[in-house]
Amino acid sequence: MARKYTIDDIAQLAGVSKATVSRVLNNKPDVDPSTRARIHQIMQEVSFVPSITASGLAGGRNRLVGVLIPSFSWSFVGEIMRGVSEMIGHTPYELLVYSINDMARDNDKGDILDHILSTKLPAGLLAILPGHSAPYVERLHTHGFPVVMVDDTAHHPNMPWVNVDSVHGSYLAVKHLIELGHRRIAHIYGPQNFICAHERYQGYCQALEEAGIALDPLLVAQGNFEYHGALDAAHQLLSLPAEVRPTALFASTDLTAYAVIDVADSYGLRVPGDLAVVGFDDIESSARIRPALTTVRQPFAEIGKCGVELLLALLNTPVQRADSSLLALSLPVLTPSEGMVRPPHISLQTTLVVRASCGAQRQQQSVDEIIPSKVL
Amino acid sequence: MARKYTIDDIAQLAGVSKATVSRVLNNKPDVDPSTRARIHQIMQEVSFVPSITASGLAGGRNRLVGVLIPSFSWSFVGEIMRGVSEMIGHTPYELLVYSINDMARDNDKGDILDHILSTKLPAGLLAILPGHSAPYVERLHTHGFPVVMVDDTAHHPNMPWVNVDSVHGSYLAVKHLIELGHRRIAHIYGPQNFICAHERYQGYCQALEEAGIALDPLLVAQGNFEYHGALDAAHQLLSLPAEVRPTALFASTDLTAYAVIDVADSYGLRVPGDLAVVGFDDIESSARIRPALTTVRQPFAEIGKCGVELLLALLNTPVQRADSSLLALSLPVLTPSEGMVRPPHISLQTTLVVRASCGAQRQQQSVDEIIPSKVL
DNA sequence: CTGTTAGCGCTTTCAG
DNA sequence: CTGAAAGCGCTAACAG
Repeated sequence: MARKYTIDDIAQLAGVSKATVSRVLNNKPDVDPSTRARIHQIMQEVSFVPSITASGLAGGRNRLVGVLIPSFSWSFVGEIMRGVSEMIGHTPYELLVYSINDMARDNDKGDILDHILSTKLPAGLLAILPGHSAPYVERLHTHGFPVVMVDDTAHHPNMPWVNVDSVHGSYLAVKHLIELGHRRIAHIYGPQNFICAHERYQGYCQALEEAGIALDPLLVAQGNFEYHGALDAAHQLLSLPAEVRPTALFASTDLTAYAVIDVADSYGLRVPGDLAVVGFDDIESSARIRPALTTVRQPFAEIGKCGVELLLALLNTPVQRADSSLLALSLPVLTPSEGMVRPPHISLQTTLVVRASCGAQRQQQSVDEIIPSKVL
Repeated sequence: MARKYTIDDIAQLAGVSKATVSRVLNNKPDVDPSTRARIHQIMQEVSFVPSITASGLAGGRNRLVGVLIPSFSWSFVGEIMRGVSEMIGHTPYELLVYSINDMARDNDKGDILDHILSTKLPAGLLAILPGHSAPYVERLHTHGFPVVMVDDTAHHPNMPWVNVDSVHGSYLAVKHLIELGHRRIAHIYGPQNFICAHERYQGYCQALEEAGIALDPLLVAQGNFEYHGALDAAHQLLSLPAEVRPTALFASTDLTAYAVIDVADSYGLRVPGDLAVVGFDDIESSARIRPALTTVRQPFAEIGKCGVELLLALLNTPVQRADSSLLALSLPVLTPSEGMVRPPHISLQTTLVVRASCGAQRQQQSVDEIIPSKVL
């Protein structure tokens, strides 16, 4: 409250030059320990808060990190953001949010990225986008702007990213169904422009192949990760003659699984009795619906945290310039340094959460035991 | 891309002083129209992007708006943010997000607000918080920092806010149940620290009173707006002897209603047959659950948009200083001005969305007609 | 290790 | 209506 102190005030109070104050502020090594302590003290006493704006102007880099997100409406975005904001809370950075308009034409993505690049307001960017937008994001990286792709990444070797191992998660889910005795296992695909849609399909194929089950094209249908986009696919699969109808289904998202369960119900098929269903994501409501959904849990908050960690590591390190990228191709993008602990590519593990919808649990489910679920 | 142009570059290209360029940039009136046009032209051609940082430093006010949110995990926050970010997209402002740590002790709110006040990074703040946090927020306002309370407001006459008319929405919901013939209508209350919990209760009481139905304390139980926090309350209400057991229930949120439906199921009570249920919020899944939930829809995105509008109006207007607040008490907080269209207090209407859970619809519901729902 | 000197890019008086 | 000059609060070379 009181008044707003500036670096000059602190310098005066401490009897040093403002350059020195600036040095302790930025943890430069070349400061006498006792001086440093005294300055820290004084800053504490008057509860000095440096101006982000001024340091940004002078230093050419603001203590802001940007996060580019698709629609706030997608619940997983909120989960990732929870991790992001919690992590940011432990740093001196503030959080700037850029969101792609819900009805954005495709090249709005380019526009907003251009905007970010031209304002250079944030020091770096976390981009949560469908994988096929990677080229846009890569432009930033090429221009030397620190950026980390998050969630649905193209595994681009040249750009830092954080994702989950969707292939393995899906593999585990389908393998679980196979172990439950199913042979006719269907899959509802996600939209083609998401890398992870392919990855989930790939995990599905892999599990089938390992079990020596031939892939049946009749059992694969196209969804779009959302509830309504899966209804047609579900109808298509469940209307098959009983002899060829799937006895189990691996959905590319939980929402897709919800649609399957509802459609199954409309066909008089019981889940899991007549159809075992497994989803992917483990969004909040999946533990609550009936039957509770067996699904592959993504560590959304952790994804966000890792993204921030990675980005901040990048910011403490001289950013890889476009000019020297040829060299970087074969080397790690980052040289090891104090701030740099993790490698520039992080792939997180998923876990299979077994609940009622896959039929693995025999016992009756009661309201009070909705939450406990076995985590493999 | 190319290089980054500065005001000086533009000034040089246009053959004027940078002061003039700055004037057109900020839409000051005192500029020769032709000069203004020429400068606009040039800025266009080189796609000049002024530095937010520099103008912030020089002008003392950054073109950033802050939004303070409780947990990203609450889905309604995402909806509000959707409106906020869409609105912000139409302005030259950027969006800064402050989020209260999930496991925040209560006075962290004070801390983060202090932080915002002392950094003065954003030009103004939209505060989405439980109503009982109003005093913290009011401190900002008292210090002359533009702030708008959003969603759960204390109706503080002295501070700008945006909310929905929860009382009336609840009244409509309960009235609808009464019109359906119910007399024993229960209510599950929200947490005491939310103003809107009281408002919803108030609307409930009002509808009962109007119908000449005596309020029965046995039929009111305490929840906390969340699913798990409502299970006990639901048990309490539904375990009543059949003669006194409620035939209908107005839940303070949709999540609360979900819990009621599940508990009813565990008692062998059919919804809506044995128990009509109405929620409040209309979150995304409420149209999808079975039975589809009759509920009071809050215009979340619109709340966000109005909040931004109001805040921006405040920013174009000399902010009410603490010193002159005595005068302001009896007058509108804002003097009318170009940027100021809406009054500083906005209360939005809710709508009752009638679906299956209240028993008003007789027809069988099929998967394909999950979405269509009657909006009163 | 520390002080001095220039600015970062823009806004803002204050004179014209 | 317009230009000149003086910073906003901080960082970043340089010299010492």
